[in-house]
Amino acid sequence: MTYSLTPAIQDYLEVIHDLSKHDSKVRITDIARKLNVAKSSVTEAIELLHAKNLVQKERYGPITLTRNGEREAAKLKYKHLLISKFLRDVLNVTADTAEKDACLIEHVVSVETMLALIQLLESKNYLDNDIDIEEVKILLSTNSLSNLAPGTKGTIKRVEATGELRRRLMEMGVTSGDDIQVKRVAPMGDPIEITVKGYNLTLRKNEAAAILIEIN
Amino acid sequence: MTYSLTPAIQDYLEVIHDLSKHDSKVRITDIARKLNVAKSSVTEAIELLHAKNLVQKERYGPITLTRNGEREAAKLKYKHLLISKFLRDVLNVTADTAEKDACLIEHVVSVETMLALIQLLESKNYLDNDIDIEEVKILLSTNSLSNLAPGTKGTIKRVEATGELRRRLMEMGVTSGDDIQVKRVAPMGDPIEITVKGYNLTLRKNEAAAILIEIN
DNA sequence: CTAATAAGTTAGGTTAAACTAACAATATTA
DNA sequence: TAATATTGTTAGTTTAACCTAACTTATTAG
Ligand SMILES: [Mn+2]
Ligand SMILES: [Mn+2]
Ligand SMILES: [Mn+2]
Ligand SMILES: [Mn+2]
Repeated sequence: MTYSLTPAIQDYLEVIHDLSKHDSKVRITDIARKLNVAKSSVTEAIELLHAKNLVQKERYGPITLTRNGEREAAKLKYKHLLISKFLRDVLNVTADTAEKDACLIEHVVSVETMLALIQLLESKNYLDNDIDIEEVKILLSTNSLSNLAPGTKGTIKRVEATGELRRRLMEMGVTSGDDIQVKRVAPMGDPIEITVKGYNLTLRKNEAAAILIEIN
Repeated sequence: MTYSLTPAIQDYLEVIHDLSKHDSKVRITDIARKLNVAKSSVTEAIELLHAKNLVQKERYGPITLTRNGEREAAKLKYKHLLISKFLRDVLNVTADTAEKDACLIEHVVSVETMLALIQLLESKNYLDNDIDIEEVKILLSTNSLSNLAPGTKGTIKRVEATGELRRRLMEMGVTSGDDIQVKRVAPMGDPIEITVKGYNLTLRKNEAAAILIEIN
């Protein structure tokens, strides 16, 4: 398992996300057409996304994003949208160029720059009111604990769990604001060993998936 | 021959340019250290740059940029500089992040966006007076005729030749403002067949290198 | 002026992301 | 329901960009 997504793979995620807004079932062929690649290339990419737990799919079946895939796709969508908006509204670049540039820059720009860009757009009142920009900031600056590499240090920003799972995590002492370090990750990403408040914990993947970390 | 440079290859060019400012001889080892890659990777990249007529080098000898390599490197240098300046001065991003982001964005940003960015920096008086920004605009929006793909259409922006060569080109009817189309390019990029003012011309590589085209 | 050190090259691999061509499974439609 | 069309997979290649290990050529220091 690698812990970062290449630009090419990110574009697959983005397209799947887009397609699933409109059509109920996302199919290999649709993705191939949208990205202008061969079907076989899509099959391969989907296998990779599946291995990273970003999509769900069985043989010959349709593709759906996992919780994690949804999150990563949403990050990309917002980066794209915000960069494109900046290019159009601040730099006055043509819509077509803005789209193309945004879809390339989104893969290489840092979180720090994205947050600064949001600040600029906010200060000029260029942001639509229908997006919760505070939520977007958190989305962009956090990662699910379930896809962090061993050794990563960070701070718990939020525990996105309810009911039994939330209670269990609270009991273990997993709370917002705590410093955390990923100790070890088993081959398939399950279980994950972490350190919080000096204690060593072992989490299942679904537990880790609910914990949002701000890497530092 | 391919007609575009990948981000990786562009970074090699940029580093060679940088190193040749300070040291008189640019060596494989220096480039390897700067880019954090193995010497053998540099050897390979240099071969590629040589095939594209961007660097000059003989076995075990030092590396120098060709006229064309110099031009491409300068483009990159200015893109880097301007994007980095924007990130620091307009977005107030830290110097370190600005450097890193600039060195990634420079490879994917369009000319249109770069020109718009320059306009923004100009309007805010953020540009140093020691750079001739009008020259930079021309640099960024043109390509040497010697590295355009067959089929490319454009306009002659400038003929950077003096003496005999200039006279010869003028005689053939190659003048600024003319529309041009690249018809055929021989295997090693020499000679190049073009159409200007309805006439078919055949140019040697060194002649074509002096002609700057704005692609349209 | 040799011997050690440094620099550069070559050979052989690996990984990601494409591709084409051939085939298998599923859906559609007559 | 059988034939046809569409969709998805598999196998085998290709290209770019890296790598390590082994080797060759140049440089430098005694
Ligand atoms: Mn993209
Ligand atoms: Mn995009
Ligand atoms: Mn760069
Ligand atoms: Mn750079």
